[in-house]
Amino acid sequence: MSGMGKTGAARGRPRAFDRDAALAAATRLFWERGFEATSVGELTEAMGIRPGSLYAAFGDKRALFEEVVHAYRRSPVGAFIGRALQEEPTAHRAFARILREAAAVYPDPSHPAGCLVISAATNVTAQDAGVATFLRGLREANLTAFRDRLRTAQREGELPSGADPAALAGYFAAVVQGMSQRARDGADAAELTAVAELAMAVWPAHAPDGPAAPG
Amino acid sequence: MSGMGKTGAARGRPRAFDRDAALAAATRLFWERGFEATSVGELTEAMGIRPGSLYAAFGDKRALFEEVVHAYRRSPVGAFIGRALQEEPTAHRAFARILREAAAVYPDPSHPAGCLVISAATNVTAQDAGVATFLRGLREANLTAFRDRLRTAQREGELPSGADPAALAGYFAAVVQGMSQRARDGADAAELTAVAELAMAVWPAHAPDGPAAPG
DNA sequence: TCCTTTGTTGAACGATCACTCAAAAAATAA
DNA sequence: TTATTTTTTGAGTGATCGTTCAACAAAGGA
Repeated sequence: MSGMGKTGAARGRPRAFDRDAALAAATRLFWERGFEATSVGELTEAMGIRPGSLYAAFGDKRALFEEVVHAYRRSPVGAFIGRALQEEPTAHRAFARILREAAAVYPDPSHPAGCLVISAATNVTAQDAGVATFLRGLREANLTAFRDRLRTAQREGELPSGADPAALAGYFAAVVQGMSQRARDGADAAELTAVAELAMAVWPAHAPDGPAAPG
Repeated sequence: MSGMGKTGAARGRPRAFDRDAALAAATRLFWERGFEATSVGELTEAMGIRPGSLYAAFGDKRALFEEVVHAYRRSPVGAFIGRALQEEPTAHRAFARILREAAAVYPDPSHPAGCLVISAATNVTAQDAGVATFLRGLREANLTAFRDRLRTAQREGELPSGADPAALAGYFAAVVQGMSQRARDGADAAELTAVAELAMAVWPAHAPDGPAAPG
């Protein structure tokens, strides 16, 4: 083991910029404008580096974007849905929390409005269709997670047997995506919170013991 | 009045292409990809004309897009919301019809999925921010129309006094925009119809005469 | 010290972008 | 026929796109 150096020993010239800070700057730009509407010229300026450094550190524009997305999904804004599904004991609490947190986080002025996964690749050239497909896959995974959670809730008796978990999943997915869009259009937390509270009103109630009284 | 010719008499060389058909081809492209992701090269190819003809007939890319949007708003797909608000006697019927028609029309395979006004300018360069603002204004007008209709309904007693017309308007706007997004992601009419039916469940009921019985 | 490795720099690459223009063509008016 | 008006054509405008590369710089290893 003669050549075993220190673990942290860098071999060549050290990087002159903070990789995480550069990634954060790129995230902000992609989040605000989307993949194709963000040029590498704007990226290098915002990241404070020259094109060569960007390509050496991140590969190319597409690889940088995918790394941005993966980092975003581990961030509070990008992970709150999965966290709510995992942490809340009931489906009702999970979806109520998802909608309320979306209402608070999507219009938060400390970062670009809305959800990056929902809005960063909606208008895309034919040659960059892969980027749109990539994000669509993530949205599809969210929809599946919604449906799975609701099916579990139905199996466990939280949801009445008459409820339709797949339909509810599609509904909540549409509401969340709509809230992201509304946030990008300038809707504030108060308005989106009202939307969230209204949206939860569709939650299916268990049928009462006796037949419903006619109006 | 010696020089008064026939009304329909064309003075110079007649246009060699069908202007409406060319506009329809441009609509389809802008609808599918959005404003910036559609190049004038793709436009001229789809329209079957050369760049000079496009610029002579429509001005420039931006003017062509705005003409596309105005034509779209007069088409069945672009006008169903306004039509429902005008034609239905009650707000409840109007919004139920809006959601059901959105569920049918957004995924209709005879044209690109979703709503052009909602999705054609979400990712946009700084220099084309005006296009995004233009469409955002149309969406804002829709939201205002929703709110006005719901306020009227409340004034006329259709909506209970405890209801919040502005919140409901934001809710329906978010649901419609979410349904458009879901259609672009491949959701079919059946799934979106289920979303529409669920979404109408938030409609406020008048309070019963006596106090509500606790669960 | 010299070698190897990695990063930075600034100037470029070809491709595509939206757009223009002079010349030719096709119609009416005189 | 000749003149006028409008459209079409095909080549070409400068700008910007994402990307590359040779030269130089800064670190560790021998």
